[in-house]
Formats: sequence, structure tokens, C-alpha cells
Amino acid sequence: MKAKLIKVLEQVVSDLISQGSLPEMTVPEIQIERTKDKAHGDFACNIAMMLARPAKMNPRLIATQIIEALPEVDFITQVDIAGPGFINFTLTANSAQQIVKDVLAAGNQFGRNDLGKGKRVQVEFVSANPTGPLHVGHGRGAAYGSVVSRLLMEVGFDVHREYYVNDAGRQMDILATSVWLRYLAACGEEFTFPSNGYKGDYVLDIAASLKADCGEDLRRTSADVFANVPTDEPDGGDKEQHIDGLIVNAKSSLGDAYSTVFDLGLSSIIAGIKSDLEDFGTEYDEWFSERSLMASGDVDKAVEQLKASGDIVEREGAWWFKSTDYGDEKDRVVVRDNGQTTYFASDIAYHLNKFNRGFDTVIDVWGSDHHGYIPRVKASLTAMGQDAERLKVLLVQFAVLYRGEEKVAMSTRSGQFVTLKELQEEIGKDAARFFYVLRGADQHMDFDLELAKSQSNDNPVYYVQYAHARVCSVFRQLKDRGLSWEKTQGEQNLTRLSESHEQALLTSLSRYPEIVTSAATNYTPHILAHYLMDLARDFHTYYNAHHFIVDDVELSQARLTLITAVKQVIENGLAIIGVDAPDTM
RNA sequence: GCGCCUGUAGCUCAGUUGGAUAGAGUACCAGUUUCCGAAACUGGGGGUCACAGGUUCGAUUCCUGUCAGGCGCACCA
Repeated sequence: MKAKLIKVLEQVVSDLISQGSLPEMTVPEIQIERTKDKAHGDFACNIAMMLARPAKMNPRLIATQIIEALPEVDFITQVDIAGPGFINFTLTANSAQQIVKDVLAAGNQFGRNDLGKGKRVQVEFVSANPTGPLHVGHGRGAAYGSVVSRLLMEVGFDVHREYYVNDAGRQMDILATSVWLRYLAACGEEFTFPSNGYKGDYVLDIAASLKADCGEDLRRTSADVFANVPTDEPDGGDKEQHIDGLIVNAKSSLGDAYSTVFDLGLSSIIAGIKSDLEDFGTEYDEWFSERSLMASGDVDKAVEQLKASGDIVEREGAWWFKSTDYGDEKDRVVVRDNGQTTYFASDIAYHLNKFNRGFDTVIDVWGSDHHGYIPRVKASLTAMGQDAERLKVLLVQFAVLYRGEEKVAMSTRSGQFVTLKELQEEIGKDAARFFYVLRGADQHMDFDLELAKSQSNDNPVYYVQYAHARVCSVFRQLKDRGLSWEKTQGEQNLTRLSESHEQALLTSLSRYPEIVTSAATNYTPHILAHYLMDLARDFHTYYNAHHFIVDDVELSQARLTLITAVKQVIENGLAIIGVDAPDTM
């Protein structure tokens, strides 16, 4: 309807210009928006005010001319001038009611469109290091990434969801060594656990299953394990050198068996992450391994390509990517002087790999602490002849955890954190997802655990779910009374929906497709969550003001038809967010 | 010091891409159930949109500066 109106107005303005009623000028893009206040009709247009300056005419005068020249439009009943020169349009009652039929006809497809035209989009999100279970900080990225993915599917993109597994590198060696040390302790060896090792309970669990698998085959004496290892930090040494020394000893004394420990640690943690995400309503199409990227030679190839183009040069024994040539603030090391490639080298290869897989758009969802990383990744893509604009990095700000007034410190290393699993068990998947998605991603978020736990009934998600359950309850009541809903009869009597509460609901329903499109194209799931709360409120208000099962059969059927449409839209919206729409609470 | 994000009601946050009298939730106060679920509804108070300039018909929104908070500035990942 909006688009139709815009077309009509464009025609009118260009006619006025050719008639000489308006001077020659370039006409700005015509915008139609929904009014905030019902007194201003349903749609408003500000074109008269936009034209006032170039035309050097009074905006109200221009508006008058436009209205006079306006042809009949079938779904508009009234056109007014208001304020400084707004043109307000009021819809006919018929066109407002049409939305109910549209919703019921489309069912769970209502809200979908083909804006994306099947273009392929990759969304990579969470991608936390597999060195421990996911914690609540990852939850926000998981909720955000998965809802953005679903929104993009809803508007017609072919979406590929991916988790990048950082299964290479030093952190993984620290994990493997931590597991082995816990295993040795379980075998009876006595020593002080390194301050920089992973101390979480999950490491103990993995060590226990290692012992169950291998018995004491991997046992070495603690004297051997700690031989020639620099002292740890608490003893006046360096914790990094201490743990690196332990890694070296682990690799040499275990030999081939080291990979047994390493792989058990990795696979245990990945399995845990997968099941935590699944429980959290977050699915993936692919788990992409960093090691596979190295094994395939992609990392070396990417580095060679950039060496050939002169973008990677040797300096002080290391190889540097000259990202300053592309606007970054400093150059970045890709191959260290010890010959090892950096994480950034893998990332260059990974992003090239993504682009080569033929995605039209590549989306990375990152924690905001990685924002400094964007220029160098884009720079590397540009250097390799790719269009860096195709990469969109969406930053998610941190959720700061509180227990009441007290801030919760989180560290994977010390093992003191609240896991995503724990959060789910405390407040449930639905509440957690809705809560995370309720705020804009670029908004710093305070997440008070006490509040989320103790007042979980006040969580907005229940408000929306309750609206859905209430509709279901009405239909249970209908059945109990031996009555039934006749869709055809209801649709024929939609003109009976004349109460202000009903008008408000019709307007809210008609907004849904625009909300989905806007949420998807702007990557802003929170506006969908807010919309659902608004719709639920409109429904609850209506519920309290009017009865649906009434003696007037035609009116009753019309109302039942309306609330069925409301139920459908709530279902569709909640499905995108990944929250259940229960029939009873 | 430089860069990114943020600053809106006591608190947590929206604000439809620059529009009309800045809105919700929560908290507080006062009300609403013989009737489809009160996890609901109705009403009330509460604001220098951090501050100062600028752009224009019009600024919470865009630009500049100042102040405040978060994060980042490794041959770590």
C-alpha cells in the first residue's frame, strides 16, 4: 500500500511540475511513514515540506496543490493537510480488515518475502575457542547470530550458518597439557598445577575419561614432567614460559600419544559446545575447522599470494602484512620469527575461503572487543583482490553480569564463570533468548542474574507467550461450550470489527511484514521483540475490554477470526526469535 | 594518546533512518475479577534527550567540540 501511494504521489508531483504549478527541480525521494497518532490518519507524507525550499513556496500551499491533483485511490478514504504541511492519509475500513485474511491465508508464511532473491549469505557467529564450555557472554552472540540468520531466511536469503573452530594454536596446547596434568594428578602424581593452565572442572572430567580410556599408560613421573621447566609466576617466574615448558615436555614425553590427549580434549569440548547450543535453540549448517585450513595448505597459499603481490614482506625475521597500505593503523605479523603462522594468517585464509565459496555477503558476528580486528581483515581481502564491502562485521557489545549489585568476574582460565548451560537451567531457553535479543546489539547490556532468576515471571517473554496461550484458551472455552469457529463466516463479517481496540490490532498486524523486513535488513532483531510485546499488549487490552464469545454470532466469529490472526503472527514472530509459543502456560 | 561503542524517567531500555505533544517495562501511588486464565487491565506522578555550538522549515536523530562510562590498540587467540 505504501509503495502504491508513493507511485501515485510521484506522478502527481511530476504532473504539477510539467503543468508549471511547481517550478522545475529535482524531486527528492518520496517518503511515506506510519503515523504515531491515530488523529493523523494511517500514513503521512512530508513531501510538501521537502519541496518547500527548492520551490521557494509555502509548504501548505504545495500540499493543497498536491491534494487537489490527487486521483482517487481505492484504499484511501480521506486526505488532510496538517501541521506545517504534512499530508495525512486515512485508510478505508475495508483495507484495514484485509490484513486478517492475508494473515490467515499465508499462515506460518506470513511475513516472508523474497527481498533477498535467493542470494547466498554466510553468517558466522559465536566461534568461541574450544578450550572450555560456552559462558553467558557467548549467549548474546548465539542468540543474536541465530536470530539474524532466521530473519535473513525470512526475507528470502539463502543462509549458511557457520561456527569457526579454532582448533589450532597454543591455547589448544595449553588445554591438552592441562588435561594431561589433571590426569597425572588423578594417577597419584603430586605437583602444583600451573597458574596459567585451564582450571575449570570440565578439565577434571575430561582427565577422568582419559584415565578410563587409557588407564595409566600415559603416566609419567612429575619429576620428568617438570624437568627443565622455568618456574611459575607465583614462585617468581613467568607463567607463560612455565606453561610453554610444560607443553614442550608433554609433547616429547608422550610422543604420538599427545594427539590422543589433544583430540580427546578437543572433541569433548566441541561436543559440549554443540549440545549447549542445540539446547539454546541455535543451529549450524557447518563447523569449520582451522586445522583443516592449515592442512589443506590454504593458509600457506594465502600467505604466498600476498608475498607475491608485495603485501607481505620480511622484517626483523618475521613476515608482516602491510595493512597500513590499506588504512590500518599498523602492520601485522602473519609469520613469526619462529616460523609459526599467527591467528591472523589463518583468518586471512579463512575469509578468502569464505569468499571463494561464492557467498554474496559474508557476515561475521564478533564480540565488540574484536573491533580493532576489522580493518586488518578487510585490508587483507582488498589486497587479495576481493571486494571487502561484501564482508559485514556485526559487533555485539558485552553483557555485563551482575549478582545484585556485584559485578561477576569471568575468566575461562580460572574456571569461575557462569556457563550458558547454567543460565539455561536457571531461567530457561525462552527467557534467555528473548532477554538477549531485547536489546540492540550495539547496546551495552547489564544482565542481573539475581533479577533474571528471582523475577523470571516478570520477564517480558512470558507476557508475549501468555497472549498466545490466552487465544488458545479462548478456543478451548469455545469448544467446551459446544461452539466452533467458522472461518468463512468470520471473514465475511470483519466489517463488524469497529471498536478502537480492534482497529489498533488491525494496524499492529499490518505492521508485521515491515517489521520483519526492517529487522532483517538492519540486523536489528530487537525491533521484532519489541513489536511482539506491543502486539501482545494490544491483545491483552482488547481481551480485558471485550468478550470474544458473545451471543451475536456474526460479531463473535469476526472477533475469533481476528484473534486467530493475532495468534498466528505471535507464533511466526516467536519462531524467528527461537522461542516457543505454548498453548498453555 | 589514538580508534570503536555508549550517554534518553529512580532503574533497564525503545524511539520507524531528520518530523507533529519524546515512549514502554520496572519501581512507586490509586483502582479493576458473579463473565473466555489477574502471568492481565485502567489511571497517576516522574525528562535541561550528558553539555556547548553548527547544519534547516524542523535535531533525541546528522556534523564539530567538551565531559563521563565500556572496549581495543602483541611476533596472544
